[in-house]
This record gives sequence, C-alpha cells and structure tokens, in this order.
Amino acid sequence: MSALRDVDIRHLAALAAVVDEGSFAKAAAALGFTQSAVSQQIAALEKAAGLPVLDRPRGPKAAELTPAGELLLEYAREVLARVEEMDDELDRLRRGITGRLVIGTFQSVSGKLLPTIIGRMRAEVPDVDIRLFETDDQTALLRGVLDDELDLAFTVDPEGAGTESRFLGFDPFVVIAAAGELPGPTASHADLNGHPMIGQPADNVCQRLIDRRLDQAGVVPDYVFRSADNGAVQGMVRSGMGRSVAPYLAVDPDDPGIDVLELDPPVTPRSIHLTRRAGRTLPPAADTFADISAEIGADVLQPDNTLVD
Amino acid sequence: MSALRDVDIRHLAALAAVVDEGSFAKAAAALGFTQSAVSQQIAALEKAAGLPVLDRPRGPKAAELTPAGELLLEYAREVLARVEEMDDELDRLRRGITGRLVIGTFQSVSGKLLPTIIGRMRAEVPDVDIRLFETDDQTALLRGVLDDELDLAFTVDPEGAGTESRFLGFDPFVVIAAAGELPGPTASHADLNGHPMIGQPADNVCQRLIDRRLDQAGVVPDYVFRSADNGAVQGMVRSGMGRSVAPYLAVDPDDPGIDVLELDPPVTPRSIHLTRRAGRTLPPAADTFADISAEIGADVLQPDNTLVD
DNA sequence: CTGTATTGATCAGATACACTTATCGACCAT
DNA sequence: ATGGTCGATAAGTGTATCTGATCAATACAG
Repeated sequence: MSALRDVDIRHLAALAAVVDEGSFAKAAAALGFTQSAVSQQIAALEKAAGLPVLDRPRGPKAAELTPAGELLLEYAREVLARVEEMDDELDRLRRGITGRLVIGTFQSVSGKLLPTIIGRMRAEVPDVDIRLFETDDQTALLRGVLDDELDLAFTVDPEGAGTESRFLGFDPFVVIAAAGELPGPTASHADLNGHPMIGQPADNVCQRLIDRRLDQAGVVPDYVFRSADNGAVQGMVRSGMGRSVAPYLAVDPDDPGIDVLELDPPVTPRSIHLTRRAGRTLPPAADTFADISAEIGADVLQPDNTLVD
Repeated sequence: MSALRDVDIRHLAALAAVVDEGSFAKAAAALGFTQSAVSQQIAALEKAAGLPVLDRPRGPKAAELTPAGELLLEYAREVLARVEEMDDELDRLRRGITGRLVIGTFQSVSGKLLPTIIGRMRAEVPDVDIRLFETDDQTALLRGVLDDELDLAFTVDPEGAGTESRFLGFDPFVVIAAAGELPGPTASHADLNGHPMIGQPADNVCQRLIDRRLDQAGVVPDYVFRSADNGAVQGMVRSGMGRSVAPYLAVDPDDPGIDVLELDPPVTPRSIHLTRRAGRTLPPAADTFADISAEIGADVLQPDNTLVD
C-alpha cells in the first residue's frame, strides 16, 4: 500500500550506488546525477520506507546501512538485477536476435523455399527459435494465422479479412515429362490433351486450380496416378507413366530423368505470399524472416505475372 | 542504457494490471488511475522498451501481449513480487515484529534482569532475533557498542563519548550473610570491619568500586575468598565462611540460607543503563527492548538515588 | 445497416515532481 | 583555527504525469 506505489527503481539504484561507491557524491557521479539529487532520492526512499535507510556520519566516514537499509538493499539488488536482465533480453528481442517464430507452410514451399530461408536464418540469427507447421490445407493455415497459433504462414494468394500478406513471387505451372519425351522448351495444350497424366489428389486445392485452368483451355487430362507426394509424382513422370502439370515449386528441376517445360499458353500462376494477422505484433525477427523470404522468393520465383487470367 | 533509466515500477504494475484485468480502463480502476493515465503509462513503457507491448484490438476484445510484452510481463511479475515482499518485510521491521538485536550484557544483569526481559520479548515479539554477548569487561561492552558489534549493551553508569544511555535504575549494594548471622534488616559498617569477607576478584570493576567505597568509610575488609561466580560467592556466604557486599542484582534473595541486609550507611549504588552508539539507527524492535528493559528495571531496581556520593 | 456501447488514443491544462545550482552546517584532520 | 569533505536544504525550473474531455475504431444488437 505504501512503498509499492512510491518506491522507484531509481531510488533503489541510488541506494545500491551509495553503498557501492561509499558516498552520496560518488554515487551521484556514477549515476550521472548531482549529489543533491541522490540525497533527495535517498530521502524519498526513506520517506516511502518509513524508516531511515542509511546512517550518515557526515564526515569522511562512509555512510552505513541501517537494518532497514540492509533489508532494502537485499531486495534492491535482486530487483535491479532483474531489470538489467530484462533490458538485455529486450534488446536482443528488439534487434531480432531472439524470439520465437511459428511458421505455417505447405509442401512445395517446405521443399524448395524453406530450407534456404531457414539456412539463412540459422546463419544470421541462430538464436531465433523457429517452429514449422506444415499442411496442404490452406484454410488450416489461415485459421492458424487468425488464431495466433501461427506467426506467419506461406499462402497461395493473399488471404483477405484480417490478414496482411507480403508478395513473394509467382509460382508458374510447368509441365514435366520424362526426359526427351517432349522436344521444345515449351509444351502446348495439345501435349496434354487426352494424355496419361499424373497429379495430386483431386481434392487438392492446387490441383483443382490446375484442372479448372486446363478445363477452361479445353484440355481433358487423363489421370492415371495421383499422389500427394511431389516426389512420387515426379518419380512416376520419370518412369514415363505420364506427364504432369505442377507448380514449379513442387518440381525438382535437377532431376536428370525429367524435362521441365513451360506451358504455352500458360496457366495463370499462383502467387506465393507470406501472410500474417493484421493488427498483430510479431517479434522483430519476423521481419528478418520476411525479408529473407522475399529475397529467396525473388531468386526462385517469377517476379511478375504478365499473363492474363 | 535505455530501459533501466526510464522504466518505472508503476509502468510494470500497469502492464500487469492491464493483462490481469483485461482492459486499460479496468486496470486503471484497479490501480486508482484514469484510463488516460494507464494508456500513457503503457505508451511510456513501450517507448522505453522500443517495442510495442500490447496489441489492442480497440473493440471489446481484451488487449493481447506482444512477444515483447510477454517478455516484460515475465520480469514485471518477478519485480513486483519482490517489491511487494520487500514492502511486507519492511512493514514487519517497522512495526518491530522482526529484526535482529545483538545485546551486550554482564553477569548480574544476565542473571536477574535479562531472563525476564527476554521472556517478555519472546512473548510480545517472538520473531525478533536476539543474540546475547556476555562479558564482565565494561570496556569490551563499550567497544562492542562503538564498533557496531552490539546494538545495545547494559552498562554500569552511562558511557559518554559517542554513546547514548537510557537509565534503567540503581542497583544498591547490599550485605549478605549466612541466615540468622546478623539481626536487623540493616547492616552497619561495623558488621564488616575486620570481618572475613567474600567478594569478586580484585580486578573486577564493580569490586573495585565496593572496595573504594568501603575504604572511604574506614572499613578494612578481610577477603578470605574471591570468585567471579556470583553463585560461588553466595554459596560460601551460605556456608558461613564470611559476609559479602554485593550489588543486589548479583544476589539471589530467595536463597533461604542467607539474609540480605541493607547497608547503613549505604554505599552509593551503581546505576544500570542501556547504552547505544550515538548516530546509529537500530531496528525499531530495539525500542521495544529498551521499553521492556526500563519497565523490568523499574520493577527490580531502585528508581532513584537518595544517597550522597 | 444503423445506432450504441466499449475500447484505447489523444489533446489541453493543472499539478506535482525531480532535477540543478547554490549555500549551509557538521564533522574530521591537519 | 581552518580547510576539506560530507550530506542537507532552499530556491528555481523544466519536464513529466496526472485529470478531464473528446475522438476514432470496433463489435454487437436491434
């Protein structure tokens, strides 16, 4: 009731300084105040405590703690240590050195974008505690963001309503076929129409997008195999079982067993965004993460969409 | 450099209150401020921290901690708990409920006054930690007081030079003799002159005082036994070996084997004081101790000295 | 879709507070 | 004595921190 309201951290610091430095004047110098200020601070402390805190022999002898002073100093040191710790931790958080980030992601981003991003994060800010949550269910990612279970989530296209999204790049749809099976650097719709195709399960959001686009283009794909696993899809393509239309991010272009071809005319690519809840403050490290993501995104993805929907 | 100087306990209390109460306004009510004040306190905290601390949805939804807020709150709770503890302890100290007292004493006070005093202290303020240091060397007691090794010391006569003494009462010198050996309620100098006497060692301050007084009165005592132990002295008197002049405090008047007689004309009694170092602040419990000592002293000792030196 | 209530921010003004500068009284040492 | 050091104190000033009034944003009920 009494002290809690009136005692100030500065008062406690003053007490500690006086005891450490041996005199009010030296304490003042150490704290960057005048002797008068320290005198008044100690006086305020004593008023709040209701007891004298220091015996001051008024001569060259050092001030000495009273029993109350002894008691106060004990607590003061603990409090000051805590505050200093707090300051340090806060500084590290502020500089993005520490913090926890829970990131929502989906398969293709996990596979191609994230490893590089995480690598950069670990190199630049190793003390940031990153947790990943992967699902191919976009609504689950959105829910995670809105429920604050996810700090950031990679999403296909920006999510409106209470979110803010940062554009990372476009992920074009490409055709993959067994090596040498198709000639050019591009594949036409004719190369797909009625052909044996390999894709994701029919309920996959991305697959639905592809199918709708192909349908609009008059292509009737003949799915002979569906798998949610990008590697399995690519493996089957490699084996010559069929061709596939897939987002570029889902493809391993270094696989010598396949060719990656541009689709011509192209299907409107999906855009990759980094989404956060509007009005939610994230740790500063989230900005680092976003910046690195944008950088990596610019490297791997297409910067713009020159295509018509 | 930044936060330590600017952060105030009030700011931390405000943060904790907002989180606990769920809104700025309720926190303000709990703290006895206006909503405006709390708003400004949080703003000040955020300025000092360099980071937002709370996300405020501006609606009926409760404000939510940011990562920085989470961090700050963690420390804030610790600091506030410490301060509250400090406040409690201080209050107990202030009310004399707790504290440590190191008391200097000497044999006769230890024997007759102190047990009662300590008993009262244990009954009234059981949490006061009392330590006793006994010596019959008055200068050692004085030194102890001046060196702050003793908070209070019982002394014979007030000690000047840097001390303050509280008068407890006079301790009259009495004659003790084997039961029935001397008739009246008083003993005269003739009852002692040339008689076998029992006393303290010759170097004892108190004994020297007695001897000087007797000498001034023309009494030549014949010491047949000296002991620093009051019980041994009294035992020898009981056995009829001799008589003794002793301060009343050193005598057990309930011993049926002896008679206690007033000395007439009397020897100027010694005064018992409670001495403390001037300019030294003692725990408030010391006042309780002094008050009880004065009370007990008034009971056991003579209130005034009607005798001439 | 429009009130209505609630939330927190913000502004202006009064007050209180915490500094600085200066001077002083007390104490110790020479 | 006397100078040096100590801390207290008075006066003045600027800033900080309250209160009180108002405002913008949001959610929810009708």
